[in-house]
Amino acid sequence: MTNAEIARVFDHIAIMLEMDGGNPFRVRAYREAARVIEHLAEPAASLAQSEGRLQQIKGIGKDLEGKIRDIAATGTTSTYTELSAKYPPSLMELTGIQGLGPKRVKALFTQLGVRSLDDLAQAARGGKIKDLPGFGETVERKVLDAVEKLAAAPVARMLIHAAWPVAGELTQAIGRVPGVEQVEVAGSFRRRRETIGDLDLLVCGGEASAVMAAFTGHAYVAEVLARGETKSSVRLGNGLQVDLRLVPAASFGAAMMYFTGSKSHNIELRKLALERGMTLNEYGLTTGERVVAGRTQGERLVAGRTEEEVYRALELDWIPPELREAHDEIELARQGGLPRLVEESDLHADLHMHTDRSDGRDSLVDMVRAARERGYEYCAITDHSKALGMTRGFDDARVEASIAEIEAVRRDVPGITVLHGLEVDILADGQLDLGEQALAKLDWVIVSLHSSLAQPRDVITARVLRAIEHPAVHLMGHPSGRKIGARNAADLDFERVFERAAELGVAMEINGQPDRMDLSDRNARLAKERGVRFTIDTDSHSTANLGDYIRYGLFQARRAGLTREDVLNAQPFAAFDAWRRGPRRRSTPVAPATVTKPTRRAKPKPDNPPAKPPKPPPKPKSKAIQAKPSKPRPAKPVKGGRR
DNA sequence: GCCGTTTTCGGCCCGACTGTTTTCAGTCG
Repeated sequence: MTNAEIARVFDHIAIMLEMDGGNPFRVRAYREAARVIEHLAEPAASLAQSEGRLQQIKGIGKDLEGKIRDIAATGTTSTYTELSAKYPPSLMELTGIQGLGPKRVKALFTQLGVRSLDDLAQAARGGKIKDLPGFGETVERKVLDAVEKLAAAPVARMLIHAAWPVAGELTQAIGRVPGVEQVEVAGSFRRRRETIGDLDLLVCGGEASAVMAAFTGHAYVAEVLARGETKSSVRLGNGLQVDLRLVPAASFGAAMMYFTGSKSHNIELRKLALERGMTLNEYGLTTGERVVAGRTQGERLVAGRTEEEVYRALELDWIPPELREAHDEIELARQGGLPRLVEESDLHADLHMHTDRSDGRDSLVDMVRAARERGYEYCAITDHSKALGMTRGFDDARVEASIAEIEAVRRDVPGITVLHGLEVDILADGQLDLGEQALAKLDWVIVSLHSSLAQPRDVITARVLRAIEHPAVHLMGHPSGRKIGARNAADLDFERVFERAAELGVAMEINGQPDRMDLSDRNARLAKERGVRFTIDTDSHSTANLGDYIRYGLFQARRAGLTREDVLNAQPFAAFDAWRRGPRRRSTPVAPATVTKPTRRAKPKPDNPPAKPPKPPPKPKSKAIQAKPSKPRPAKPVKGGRR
């Protein structure tokens, strides 16, 4: 049983309890436990084996630990079995429809016998829904609409990479409305999650009607879901839901915090506010007496204009959005111990780049030039090894021939140190896909899993451990092998792999390819705890990837709480090279290139994205969207439902 | 069902929008 599967059972219990009119706080306990389990770095099923271990996790008590153990062992638990007898599991998907929550689904089920999407569509078409108490014609029409849309394109989360240019365009368009002072994207986008369920825009200034008109009338918008004075919601042509809120300047910081989330982070903050006799909501942090009828009197705004102001009033340091997941960031902020997260300007190198010598699009010299233009002090060229036949991967002889090619590019592109590397396949038995002599000639050896990813846990773990034991190995590339929405991570015992990698001095990669973003934030966090060091790479197959993909690697690293010190390619070459060569490795020295400029990385070019999180996204990179604001093409959805 | 400048109970985060109602429940974030 994976964590996601266990979380799903808890989510379903929460929904069924709500249908059953259960205690709302009990419902919430199941929901929160589901979130906690989903975000665990280790399998809950393993933790459940030692009594009391899960109870150390906030949100999981004795009872839920027992239920997790049941689910891990049998796939279910008594509460779930009993509730399922009353409410068929097929009802769960109905609660995913916009406007249908547990209460309405229950009414549909008990009064009309609706059990499935088909039943629902039939009832709506037959005009039966509108007569139910609390429903009406509008609800019926919206339900039918939603069901038909769902049949056409299931609700899904979108890669942050796909949402990036859309966010940029919408931000710009609304920013052009007269009087608008600020437009920011909040939500999971600002927390830089790898996938996002929707976009949350916050706007300050401007005439409400003009802002809402610019928003709901934008060429990307396919459907207006709601339109009010301070809030509107739309669905774009690509299926993405976007919410916009207009907030007063005095509340902008509080609103940014509120809508950036995460939900659990906000709950922690509100509790902190209450402990100090204050109230925190999207309008600000206030003190004062509450009076009847929802109206408050004698309230005094303590803070709200900026996020810094609100955090300070709660006696906390400002917390970078990437960390706002209610792990330990609030405690760290209280103690002044938040990490200084790695930034784009910290990076001195990209250590995973392909060329047209294997499956890349651009030449060796172009790739090196592009790395130099980004201001990098050094880089590694890492084409594939022969096991990946379709990529024209290198065999031993090709590695030998490559030595002269690397020497040539070092002469042709001065000012950047070029490491002669290779991305060597880890064969099914854990052997490396290259001979000893060839390995010894390389400056930089990445080992990666590209095939037989479905091996059982013990087999693939032993395979990876064998591979990283090899003294030539520096780095494990995209360690889990996952492709978001397309392929699961290998069933590795990451804890063992990370512990051994830390002992051996083998680094783990955070790969910035948008559908990999691998290691995940959770695994990177676990790896850091075990003492592993990292690289943040693009795995570029073209010069364009170098500037684009690094963003997503950085997002993941920042969400994991990594600092410059954790990241090898955030070190100047001398420090990096010292790590590269020892102590157990036999790597030969690489002469650094003559550097005519300071060793600190040059400023990113102006068209690069801002490294600091509070800034709005940069101009859209997609030429298609920049050229004409037509409706965006449907982005490839990824699994996971909305959240 | 969890949690506790806590200990076996009492409290648990908050507001906007919608539609159906005529003051509010349900849903959503």
